[in-house]
Amino acid sequence: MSTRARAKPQRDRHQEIVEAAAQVITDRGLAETRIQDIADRCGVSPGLILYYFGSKERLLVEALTYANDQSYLRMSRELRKMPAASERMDRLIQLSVPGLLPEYSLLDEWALWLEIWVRALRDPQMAKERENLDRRWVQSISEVIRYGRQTGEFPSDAADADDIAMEFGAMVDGLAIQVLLNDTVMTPARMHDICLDVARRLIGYDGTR
Amino acid sequence: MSTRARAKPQRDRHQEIVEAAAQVITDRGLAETRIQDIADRCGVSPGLILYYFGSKERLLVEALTYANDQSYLRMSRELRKMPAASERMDRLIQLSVPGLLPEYSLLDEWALWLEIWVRALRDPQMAKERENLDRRWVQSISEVIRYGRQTGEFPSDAADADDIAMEFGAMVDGLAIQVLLNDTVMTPARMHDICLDVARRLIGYDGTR
DNA sequence: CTCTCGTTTGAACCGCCAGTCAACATGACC
DNA sequence: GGTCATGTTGACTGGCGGTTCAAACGAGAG
Repeated sequence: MSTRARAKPQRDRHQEIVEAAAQVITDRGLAETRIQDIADRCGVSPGLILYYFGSKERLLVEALTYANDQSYLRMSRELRKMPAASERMDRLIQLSVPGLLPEYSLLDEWALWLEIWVRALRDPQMAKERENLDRRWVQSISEVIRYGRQTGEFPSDAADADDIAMEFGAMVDGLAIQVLLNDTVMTPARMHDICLDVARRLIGYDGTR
Repeated sequence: MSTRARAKPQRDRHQEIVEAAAQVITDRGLAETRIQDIADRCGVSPGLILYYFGSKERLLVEALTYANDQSYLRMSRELRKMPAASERMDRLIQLSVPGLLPEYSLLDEWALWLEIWVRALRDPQMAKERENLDRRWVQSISEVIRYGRQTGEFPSDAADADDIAMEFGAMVDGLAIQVLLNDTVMTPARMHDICLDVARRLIGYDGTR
């Protein structure tokens, strides 16, 4: 009974609140997010939010990184199941295009990236966190490349996998912004084509999805 | 004396205020920008701001597009003076890298892009404006490419100039974000190298700056 | 000089919202 | 049942900041 401690919470309030916060931020934007909204979303009083997080700031930062974590882990798990590197690459590209797959709300995830970036502009802690989060995504790309080279699916004569991943990741970011913001020229389909094309050129595989 | 009208303003208040607003947004971020700050910046009372713009919203939107206009026009004028297409391309790339040239505060300009993007997420008017602004920049790139092909500096066998410009522009956006946010790996110098490298590959010129 | 009209001010208004707090609820443990 | 710790509430407040407004200002016209 020493380690009995507090084993009460059938419901993890902390997580509930973070999730609710992420949803509200997605809906209304970071700037328009009020504590009251978050409280409403998980059927709780505003006071409780502060009880758990002390300040709005702390909650928002945690919510942003939490949401990104979730997306990353989901993709990571999914990719690991796929046997072929080209399959992984195809899927990774699909998942990078906002609005391409209707079943996922990728728009939301990209919108949160934007919020993270703006906040990182003036919040050093967020800037550091942003870099960590970004590094992970880029690493996913380079891992797929290396995996494909190991299995012989991709040619090994091309440039360093990390360099390719960084360049490819940057292009994905830039394209995703336009798609996300409803650019009339840069549609999801077009972004998808460009990504496949560039991937082919950089990595030398025959993505065909 | 009919058209005499109001020829009073030695100082164009409207423009003064817009410029002050752009500076404040750059300094403090869109979310933290108060009317009082803008009023202070141009030594005027808060009431006058509302007298000219009716609401904070209208001023902020105008300030964002105004600042972008200025940067674009400055670059546009500068490029037009250069005789060689490769020179233009080199300069265009230099001007795209946040913090590469100390004399320009390119960091500021990129920071304003971020603010524009976030606002465009939920403000259709801003989304439309964003697209116009972006289109201009991409067009600058494709114009340089076409110019180089005309003068024979660049090979003409490569892909469509507009497609290349769009792809290149997207990559610049993605890279610039990382540089702007003080990424430890993606430094200005590195971004510059990557840009030159990709431009060489896509356009087929020998940028050497 | 005076009238007028566009400009400018500064105070006042007002709604909003993060954060505080005292009270209440719940359940574990004795 | 009683006690204590942890959760939870909802009313309150304090300040902030956008907006309004009546008054003042000042330059040009008559």
